[in-house]
Amino acid sequence: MDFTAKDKMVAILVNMGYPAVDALEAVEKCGLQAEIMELTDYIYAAQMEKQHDVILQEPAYIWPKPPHDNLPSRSRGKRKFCDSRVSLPKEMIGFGVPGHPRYIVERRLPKSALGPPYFYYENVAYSPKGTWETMSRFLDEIKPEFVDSKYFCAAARKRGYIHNLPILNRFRLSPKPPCTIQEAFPDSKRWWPSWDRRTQLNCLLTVVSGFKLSEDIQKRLESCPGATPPKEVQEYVLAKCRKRNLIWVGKNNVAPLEPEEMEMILGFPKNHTRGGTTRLDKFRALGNSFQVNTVAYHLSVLKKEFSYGMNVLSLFSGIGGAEVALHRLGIPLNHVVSVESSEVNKNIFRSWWKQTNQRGTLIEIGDIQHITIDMVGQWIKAFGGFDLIIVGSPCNNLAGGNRVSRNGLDGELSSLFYHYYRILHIVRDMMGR
DNA sequence: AAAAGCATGAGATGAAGA
DNA sequence: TCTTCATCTCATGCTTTT
Repeated sequence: MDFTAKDKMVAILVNMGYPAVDALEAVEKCGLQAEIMELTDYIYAAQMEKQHDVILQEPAYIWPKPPHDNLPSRSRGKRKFCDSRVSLPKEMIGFGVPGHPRYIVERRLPKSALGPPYFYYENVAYSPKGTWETMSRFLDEIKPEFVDSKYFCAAARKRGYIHNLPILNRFRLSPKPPCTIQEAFPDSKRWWPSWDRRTQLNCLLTVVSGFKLSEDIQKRLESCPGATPPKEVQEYVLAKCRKRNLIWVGKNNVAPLEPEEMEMILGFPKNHTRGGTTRLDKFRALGNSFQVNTVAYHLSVLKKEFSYGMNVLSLFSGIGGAEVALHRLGIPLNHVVSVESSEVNKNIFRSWWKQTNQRGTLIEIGDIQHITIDMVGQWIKAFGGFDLIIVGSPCNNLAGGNRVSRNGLDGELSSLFYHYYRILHIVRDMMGR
């Protein structure tokens, strides 16, 4: 290499005001044939890139080390399935539901998953492929417990739960809520046609159908001669009723559920969502909520240990399904940190907190992304630690009803799951885990 | 400006059968 | 093992009304 030529070019660049290190790098990368202009461009681009790297590396959060990305283990021979694939059971009864007991001899939890704190995570069962595998991977490889709330109330609600709770000696809330449409809506019996054999409703969603569909159905039925409509009409009406979760409220007249009826089915107190909200807000809040009886059944195992109360970190609290469940179990809420971004939901929850005369302290946080290590440290210092972290992270990008942005766990809202992972590890670290 | 009304399938799964 | 068929889903975004 011609050292003289190289030194000369570096010297020119240094004279132009560029750092010697950058000048040397530029000459070496671009070669001796390069023009001065080309070299200065290179240095400029390299400097910008470095700056960019610095900006990117600035840690907005300190993320815990992600779990090892297990490759699917393939068996020898023709078997193509991988062992890590989560399969959804046909009957979603998890570790057992009332009436369908199923005895688990042993449930193995990895050491890293053992409490305290206990954690309880929930999301929709029918998520895009691979979603539950990823969630499990981030949550100590615990396999989700899939449970359909149709065993606890009059509507289906297929959800997966990843938790480290004990599962023996669960008990359910009393009184037992109505588990069939007929029990839940006795008044509808007199309008219910014999050819509609539904006994339970489908999943309660965040939107309900409008008046137009009911009108259309009524017209079709009334244009039929005779007592019972022909098969085609029956099937058409039934399909609509199933899809839009309609019940019979008059002669040939179907209607969607009212917010108060959804509250009842989901196990909330009457008028829980009353406080100053629009109809749309109520449907959205309820459609996104826990089914209280189901969650309470799982949390019931904590009653003995925490009969004097517990400290709860509640992420994505919504309208407070978790807190309502604990309250109805008779577990006092000593300290609750509730993270919820919707003002409407916060109002509903605060209103419940006052109405039930809670004596514990409530700390409200709007955005989970604003939670820092220092904040968690202050909470733990103030009241000792958390006994339970309870989370139902956004399902918007996972739910089957989303036709626009069902793009999985990395979607805009559903990716907030990773903040739960982040915070869970902060809490564990601070509690000496 | 806010609330309500309304149209918009894909994707996954399981059952049944070829 | 491969089709078909039936079923169901914590929703979004545009339009209309209040």
